[in-house]
Amino acid sequence: MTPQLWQVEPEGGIFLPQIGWHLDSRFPKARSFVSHAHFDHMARHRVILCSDRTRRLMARRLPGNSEIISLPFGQMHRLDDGTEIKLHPAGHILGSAQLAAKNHHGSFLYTGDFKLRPGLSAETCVTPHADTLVMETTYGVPRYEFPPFEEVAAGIRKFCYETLSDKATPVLFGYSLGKSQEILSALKEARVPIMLHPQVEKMTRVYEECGFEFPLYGRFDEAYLTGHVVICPPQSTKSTWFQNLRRKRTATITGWGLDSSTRYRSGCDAVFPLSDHADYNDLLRFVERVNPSRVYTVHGFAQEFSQTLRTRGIEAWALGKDNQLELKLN
DNA sequence: GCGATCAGCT
DNA sequence: CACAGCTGATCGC
Repeated sequence: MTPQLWQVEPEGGIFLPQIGWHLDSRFPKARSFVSHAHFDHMARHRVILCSDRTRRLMARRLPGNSEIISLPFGQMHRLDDGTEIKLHPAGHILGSAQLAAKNHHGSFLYTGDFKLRPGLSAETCVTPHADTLVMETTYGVPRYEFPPFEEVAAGIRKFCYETLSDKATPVLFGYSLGKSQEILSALKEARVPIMLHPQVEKMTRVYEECGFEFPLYGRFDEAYLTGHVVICPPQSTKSTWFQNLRRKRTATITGWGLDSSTRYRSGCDAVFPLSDHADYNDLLRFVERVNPSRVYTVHGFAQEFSQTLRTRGIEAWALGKDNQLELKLN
């Protein structure tokens, strides 16, 4: 008799019925793995499994009284049912983890959000073998092929230099956790004065506590933004300090920047395609390295990418398509 | 006057 | 398309 592979069910995220754990559930559950500290992957579960660094970030963003099992990367841990698990770096943001598990159903890997290319502000992604793979496929169609980081970083620096020399203030939009620190890293040798939005600074401090180094930046002061490169969340366009700021030039930093519509949609003067997700080729490369016998895809172009895998002879299923229904029922 | 919580809005 | 979560209002202290 062939042993049954891992079962994977969509349910407010992902559910593994054979071991009773959720993965990145957005709603509070009895037990859930939290792959990283972005808000749409966290909730106040009774028991949380996460990396040490995600624990630190969570403590700053969503304090609660969950029981937390936090592990350093690579350390083996045995769940109550005997399943052996390990967390591996996913390369998405600080602390982002993949969950590798092994029991009588074979080996299992959940990527969480991941990026194969080494970044300047995240651990480097690894690709362990697994029989059953659940992977994130945000950019799972061929048109998403990101340019080299250095090329994009140089573009951001040029934008800042030109704006400053025109006596205007460059405002760079990126999420407070992850993207902002990657932008900061891109400015490492730019030698420009920088101010971080309070939310961005709060997250950056955790990176520094973990040993990451960034260029100098000043404390955010609405009265003294002029002459600084300002790094802030996209929603800042609604805030009064932004509306009061004269002579500014704005740029949004996002992987969706590869779409020509993004510049118009964002209302910014410039768009730079910097992402903390894998692009299409890296998604394919990842599957090749993990060499799974069955794949479940979640997020973004999940159906398109699972179709791509099937044409290459790999059993693949799109999982995330019931999420909208799930949200409506709640 | 402050943090916590929530609706609103991308 | 959608990567994720900020702003501002109000409530409780």
